[in-house]
Amino acid sequence: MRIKRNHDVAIKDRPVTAQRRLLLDILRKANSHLDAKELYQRAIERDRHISLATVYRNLRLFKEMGLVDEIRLDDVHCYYEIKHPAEHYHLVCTACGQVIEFESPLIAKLVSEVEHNCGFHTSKAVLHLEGYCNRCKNSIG
Amino acid sequence: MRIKRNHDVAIKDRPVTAQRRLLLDILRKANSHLDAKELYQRAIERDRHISLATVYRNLRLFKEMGLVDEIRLDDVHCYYEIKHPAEHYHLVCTACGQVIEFESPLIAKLVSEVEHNCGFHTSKAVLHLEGYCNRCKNSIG
DNA sequence: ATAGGTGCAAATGGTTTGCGAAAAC
DNA sequence: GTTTTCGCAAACCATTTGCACCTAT
Repeated sequence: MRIKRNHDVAIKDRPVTAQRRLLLDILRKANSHLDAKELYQRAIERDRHISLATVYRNLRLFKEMGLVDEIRLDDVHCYYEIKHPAEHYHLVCTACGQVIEFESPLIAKLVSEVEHNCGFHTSKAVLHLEGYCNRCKNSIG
Repeated sequence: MRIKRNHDVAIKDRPVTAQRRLLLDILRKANSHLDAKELYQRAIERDRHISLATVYRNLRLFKEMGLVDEIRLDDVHCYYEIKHPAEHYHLVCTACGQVIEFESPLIAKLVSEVEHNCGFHTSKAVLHLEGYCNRCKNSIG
């Protein structure tokens, strides 16, 4: 592979393979959060021979490089998304499965309060709310 | 089994078995959060024949009955604790593994802010902070 | 008596890994 | 030419399940 694309620079000090370019492209264009299998299924439409192992290996790599965020929204599997410049968290509708992003200055406030009270140094906050989105709340009851 | 103990009442509408009594007793006396395997290992010291399947089945039952809380503090497995009267969340030290409980009125504030802004109805908040506890922060750097 | 629980071993399902072939550098 | 990745199949590990037997009610 010769031609450099937008996100090739993102993969620094590592070989730029067609598979990596493909996976990053799918993640970039996805406006939702994908799990490994979903990513794999979208990938295989463009590259018949890509393997699930490659998807997992590269998701791990992307995560280690800080390119993608890994979020565990349920007990079953992880979801991946291109790292946003702005920190955000998620609402998960347990009725329709919709995932909504949100952010709030209260989170930073909470973290610094806890750090102050407990002498704890926070490197990562795991946070999401489960419940019913506006639509499901009204229709299901 | 005939003799009723403290927590037998907790298991309502379900047979009170020796295994259930044992598991609840271990969970009660544990001052830390146990995963299924740890619980199983403590249980097998008192009942040589208890099986891991029974541990999992009853943890699920206890969870459904609202007797225990299931928390996923890492990607590998879940931890279980007897349900506290007071809502609380956890700090996880990624250096020493220590788990510290905390609570803050900011969490309720955050939830109601999000509900107001997004029209979301929250049934459960998943929250924990990862980082370094006071000791590790100072000793490791 | 009978509904429900238990132990065992096998299955499940997401994720990881060993290995020889292939591609990137 | 050397280093890294890939595809495949097998391994892994937490959790679940089918089944024959046992226990609480």
